[in-house]
Amino acid sequence: MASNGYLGEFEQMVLLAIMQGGEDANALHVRRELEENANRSVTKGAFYTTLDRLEKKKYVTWKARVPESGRRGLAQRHFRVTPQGVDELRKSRQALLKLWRGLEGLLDAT
Amino acid sequence: MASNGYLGEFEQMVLLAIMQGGEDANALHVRRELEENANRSVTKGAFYTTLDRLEKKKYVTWKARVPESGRRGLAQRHFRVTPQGVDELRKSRQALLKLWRGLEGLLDAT
DNA sequence: GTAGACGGTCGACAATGTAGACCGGAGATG
DNA sequence: CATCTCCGGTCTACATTGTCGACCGTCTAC
Repeated sequence: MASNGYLGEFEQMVLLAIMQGGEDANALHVRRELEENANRSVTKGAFYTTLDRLEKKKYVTWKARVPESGRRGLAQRHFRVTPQGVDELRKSRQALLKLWRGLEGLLDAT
Repeated sequence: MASNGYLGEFEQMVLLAIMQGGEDANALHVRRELEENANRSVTKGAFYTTLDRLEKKKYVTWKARVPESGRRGLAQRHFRVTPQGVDELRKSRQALLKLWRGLEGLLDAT
């Protein structure tokens, strides 16, 4: 069971990409964010599967929004990270910052 | 296939913990490092399984070392992260640093 | 209309995360 | 010495994550 709640590597990136998008975090934004920052191609399958699992864990919520212009009648999911999600993100970040301590020289970009 | 080479969440932490230990990265060091920095209990099974997989991917190597004092005759594995391993670590780090950009306020420790 | 894009859903399978049972050697103790 | 216990390590098995590709429907551009 995911009793511990640790975020997987990809889950973490998805959550962060959503936050980067702010209120308008729709699929396009998020996927673009991931591809640009993580150099990572994201297929729809991988993307939505992960989102659904994050939703089940209460780390993200979403609401359907019907765009006024274009695509009328076709709802889109707009995502948002829950406070619990942010909390997990914070924990992961703290752990990594600690583990990186002292290794910056080796780990900085070339 | 792990053709992409992304590091899993735990794999990453293990690699970092080894680097933190320097030359003397033995099981005890590494596990202690993980438990302290990541608030995470690490069972032997989880630990060694991960190490073996990292070895298969050429991200770590190890040599047996026979301690002079105590436990004579009982070799211990001493781990070291390979350049390729360091490289992967660097990539993950770069990605996270980018994705965290602008969110520090929300993600800093409470 | 009709071919792309694009948002989204599903089902399946590979890789990673995690536990627990086991084995053997070393040090302590009676 | 008998044996108890701690510890590094190995192995098997199973839960959770990561990743794809096939499908569907709705637009937009030809």
